[in-house]
Amino acid sequence: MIAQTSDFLSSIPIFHGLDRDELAKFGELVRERAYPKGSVILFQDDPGDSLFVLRSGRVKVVLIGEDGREVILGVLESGAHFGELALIDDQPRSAHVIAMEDSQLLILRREDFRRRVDANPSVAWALLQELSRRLRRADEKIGGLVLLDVPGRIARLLLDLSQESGRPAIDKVLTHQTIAQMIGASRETVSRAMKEFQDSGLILVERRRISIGNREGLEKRAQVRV
Amino acid sequence: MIAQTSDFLSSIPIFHGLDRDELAKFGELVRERAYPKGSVILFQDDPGDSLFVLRSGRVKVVLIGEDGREVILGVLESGAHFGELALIDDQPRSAHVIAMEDSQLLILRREDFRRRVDANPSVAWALLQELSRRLRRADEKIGGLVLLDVPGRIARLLLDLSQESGRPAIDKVLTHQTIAQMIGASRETVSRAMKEFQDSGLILVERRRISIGNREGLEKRAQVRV
DNA sequence: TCACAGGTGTGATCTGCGTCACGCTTGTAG
DNA sequence: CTACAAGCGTGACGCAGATCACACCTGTGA
Repeated sequence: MIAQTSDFLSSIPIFHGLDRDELAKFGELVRERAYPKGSVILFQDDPGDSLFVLRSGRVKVVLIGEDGREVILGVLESGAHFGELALIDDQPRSAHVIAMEDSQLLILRREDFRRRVDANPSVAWALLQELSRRLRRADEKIGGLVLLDVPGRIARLLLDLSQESGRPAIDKVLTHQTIAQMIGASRETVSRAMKEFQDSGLILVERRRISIGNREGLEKRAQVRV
Repeated sequence: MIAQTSDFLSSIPIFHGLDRDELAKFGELVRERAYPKGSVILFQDDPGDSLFVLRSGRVKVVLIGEDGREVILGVLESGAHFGELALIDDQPRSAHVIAMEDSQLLILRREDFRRRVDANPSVAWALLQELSRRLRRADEKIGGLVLLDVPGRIARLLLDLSQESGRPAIDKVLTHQTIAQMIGASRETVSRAMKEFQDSGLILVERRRISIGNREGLEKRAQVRV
């Protein structure tokens, strides 16, 4: 069991630099916990002292307005981790994290994490790379929200997702509602735009699976309209 | 001259952990360069191999759409640094950086920077904290763009800026145009909203200086309208 | 002291998209 | 097989805010 856990950990970039012994130590320090679909794993503004690694399932990172509207900052899948920020800067959680499916999580406490980071600079380096990646994405997202119209943002999202999967298709199953919350639009507008994309052959939708029909065309949509 | 430079560096969080010797070494490694107002310090998509520290002046970090519209991701002042991302992950520059005033910059090359980071873990830690801070800000900005209307975003920006200055006033001189580009709105809409704020006593504008007249009121504006 | 550039104030229009209000489809639990 | 919950498609309507088009104001360099 512990062996399995440390194998899993070793597949995660921020733990790559660790040798067998260290991985084993980590394996002993983590707790494992299940969260049913819909449960809140952590609350925005709470003080945080744990790092989470998603072992199975799917979670969303969201901001929620007082009126209840949700903005999805990210959807994470197996192997992803979250909650590091609070460990790094001792600030409260910056967003809610909610299980979109039944999920299994590994939990690591701040002190254990910090000790390991200090002891192994390559972990710090990997973390820096991960934060850089997220920062770039966040800035791109800001640019998209300001410069692109809704179809443009959808096109960009689809291109991103297909790139992520390495194939001209999107693996994640996303409802229109979810897409809408990811790009800051209403479900109805997303429905209409997706219909448009289908009709013009830019994408193919079959049985809850989306594939890119015409990358060129989509990319054009993802440009600023002049 | 070098002594001055290392004194200046020591005032910057990511260099705090360094002792006199190390600071002196850094002081020798940096080049200093002047950029006139309006000049582009670095271009998005260029490969990057330098870290910049702003010694005097003011710069903006911007994304530019093909139609020429600018989105301002941030305005930096003396003591701020930028360009680390490309040093960390070897990716191209994520945005343009343009001098808003005549500015003096210290430039540090990738290899010099990396060596120092590796040699001194506290630098890595400070960097992690800085990136965390930026990531939180970026996520907040995304939330604001989706959840708030234009007056709300302006109110939030003003509150942020006054917090930054530590006083109920804003030191930075910002044109309506600049504010508009920071919050993703048009100059005209910003003008009208600011007028509104003045008329209702939320802010006081006197001679290119803005101060908060009624924090409570502004904060209310910065909430999601139900 | 003129003139010119950069910034602001304000009206008039136009439009993308949010919101409301449905009805239809599909998966799944009883 | 039935019914109920989730998700999707589509029309109608209204409005926040972009855009266009000026007039005005203030600093500063010739």
